[in-house]
Amino acid sequence: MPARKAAAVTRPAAGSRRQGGPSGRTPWGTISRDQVIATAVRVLEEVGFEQLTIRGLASEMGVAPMSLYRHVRDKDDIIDEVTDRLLARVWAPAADPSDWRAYIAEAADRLRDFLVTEPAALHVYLSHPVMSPSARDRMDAMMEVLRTALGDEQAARRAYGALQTYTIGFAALEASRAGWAPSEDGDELAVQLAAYTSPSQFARGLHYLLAGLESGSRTPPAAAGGGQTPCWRRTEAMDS
Amino acid sequence: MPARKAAAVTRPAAGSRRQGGPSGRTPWGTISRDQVIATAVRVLEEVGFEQLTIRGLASEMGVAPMSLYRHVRDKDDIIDEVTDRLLARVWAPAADPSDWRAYIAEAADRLRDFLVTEPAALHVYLSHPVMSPSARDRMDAMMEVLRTALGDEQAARRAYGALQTYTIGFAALEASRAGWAPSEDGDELAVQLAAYTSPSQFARGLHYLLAGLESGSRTPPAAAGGGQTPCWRRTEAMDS
DNA sequence: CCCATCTTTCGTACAGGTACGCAAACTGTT
DNA sequence: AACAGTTTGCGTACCTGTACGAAAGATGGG
Repeated sequence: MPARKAAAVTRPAAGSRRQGGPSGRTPWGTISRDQVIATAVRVLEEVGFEQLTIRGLASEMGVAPMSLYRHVRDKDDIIDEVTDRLLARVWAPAADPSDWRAYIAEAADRLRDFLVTEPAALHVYLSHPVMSPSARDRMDAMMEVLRTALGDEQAARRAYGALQTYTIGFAALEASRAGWAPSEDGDELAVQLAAYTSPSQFARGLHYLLAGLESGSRTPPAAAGGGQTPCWRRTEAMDS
Repeated sequence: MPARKAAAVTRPAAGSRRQGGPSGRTPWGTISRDQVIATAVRVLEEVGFEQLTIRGLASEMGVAPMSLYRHVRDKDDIIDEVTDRLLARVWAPAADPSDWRAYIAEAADRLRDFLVTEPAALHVYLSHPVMSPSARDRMDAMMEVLRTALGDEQAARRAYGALQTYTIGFAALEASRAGWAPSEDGDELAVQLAAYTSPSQFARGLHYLLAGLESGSRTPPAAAGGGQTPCWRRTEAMDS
C-alpha cells in the first residue's frame, strides 16, 4: 500500500556515476549482493524504512532497478540481510551470564528495543523465523545460559520459545502503538487498556514468565497444559 | 509488495451489472459503506486476503476503483471493518465465566485461532490497538471476569494487557511459521527452536502467565519489575 | 423552471514491486 | 581468433494503492 509519500532520494542520477562505456550500461560487476546490502543499510539509516525503495536504492547505486534482482531475490531478501547486520551490533547483553535472570532479561529487552526502534527488523521477525547469523549467535548464547540454568535441554527449548514469542509479540504491539492518535472519542479507558504496552509492562511480564519457566522446569511438563485443548476446537496432536 | 499474482476476480465486468443510464455511469448511491464492507467480507472468503484488492472489489460491485474512496478512507479502513464482523462471530467463549481460568483461556485461544486463520485480522491487530465494537464487547466480557477473579481493577487491567500482548504476539509468530519451508540446510535444531510455536505451546505459556498474574495480584506491584530497567538503556518513567 | 451548490462517481496519473526476456560482456574451448 | 555458453545489466510492462480534480447527478432557492 504505497500510501506515505517519498520526496527526495529518487533523483534519477544524483550521487551516482554510471561512467561506464558509451553503451550507457553500467560497467560490469558494478553491483554485488554485498554492495546492495551495504547501500541498503546506509540508505535505511538516512531515510528510514518507509522510504527505502528498490528504485531509490538502484538510483543511489547508479543502476537500473531491475539490475538488483540479479543479486537479491526480492526486497524482503534485502531487508532480511540488513536486519542481520543491524542486529549484530546490538544483541549481546552486557550482564554476567552467571546471573542468568539478568542476562536473559537484558537479552530479551535488547531485542525488544531493537525491534521497536527498527521497523524493518520488526517486519522481518513477523514474516518468518529469523535464522540469520547474528540471530543464530544470539540464540546459541541464550540457549547456553538457559541450559545451565534450567538443567534440562527440553526446558531450555521451551523457555527460549516462550521468550521469543513474548518478546517479539510485545515489540509488535509496542511499535504499533507508537505514533497512534487516540482519535477523538473520549473512550480513554478502552484506549488505555488496548494499548497497554510499555517497557515497564514488558519487564513485568518477563518477570512472570521467567518465574513460571523456572518452576515449570521442576514440575512434570504433563501438568503444564492442564486441561487445555478445549472441545470446541478440532483436537491437535500435542507436540513437544 | 505486489508479489503473489492474482488470476481471476479481476474480470472487468463479471457478475456486475452497471445497468445505469446510457452515460455508462453507475446509478447513484449504488455503493454505500455498508455494501463495500459486505462485499469485502464475501470476496475475502472467496479468494483470500492476498487476492483482496481495491480494483477487484470495485469490479465485483460493478463500479470504478476510485469510487470506493468516497465511502472508505483506505484499504485498511475496509479491512478493519471486515475484521470486526468476522470477530463478532467467534470471540465469545462457551465456558462458564465462573471458572475464570477456563473462560479466559478459551477467550485467548479463540482470538489466537482467529488471528492465525485470518491473515487480514492479524494485519489489523498488528497495525493498531483494535477498538471495534466486537473487540469492545470481548474486552468488556473479559474485564468483567478478570475484575471479579483478581479483585483489583488495576490488576485486572494489567492482566488484560498481558493477555492481549501474549495472545497477539503468539498468533503473529504462529501465523508466520505456517507455510514456511525449512529451506535446505539440515540445521533442524535451530529451525525447530526458532519456530517453537504451536497451540500447545500457547496453552503452556498461557498457563504460566495466568499463574503469574494471580500471584502478582496478591504481591505488592512494586516487586514486579524487580531490578529491571537496565543501566544500558536510557531510563524511562515507570508507568503502570 | 433555471441556476448555484453539494454529493457522488470516476478518468487520469503516479509511485512502488517485480515477471519476462533481450542483449551486452565475460569465460572457456578449439 | 572464432564460437559457444554463461553471467549480468536492464527495457518493457503489468499489478497494486491512491492523490487530484473534473464531470454527472441530486437538491434547493429564486
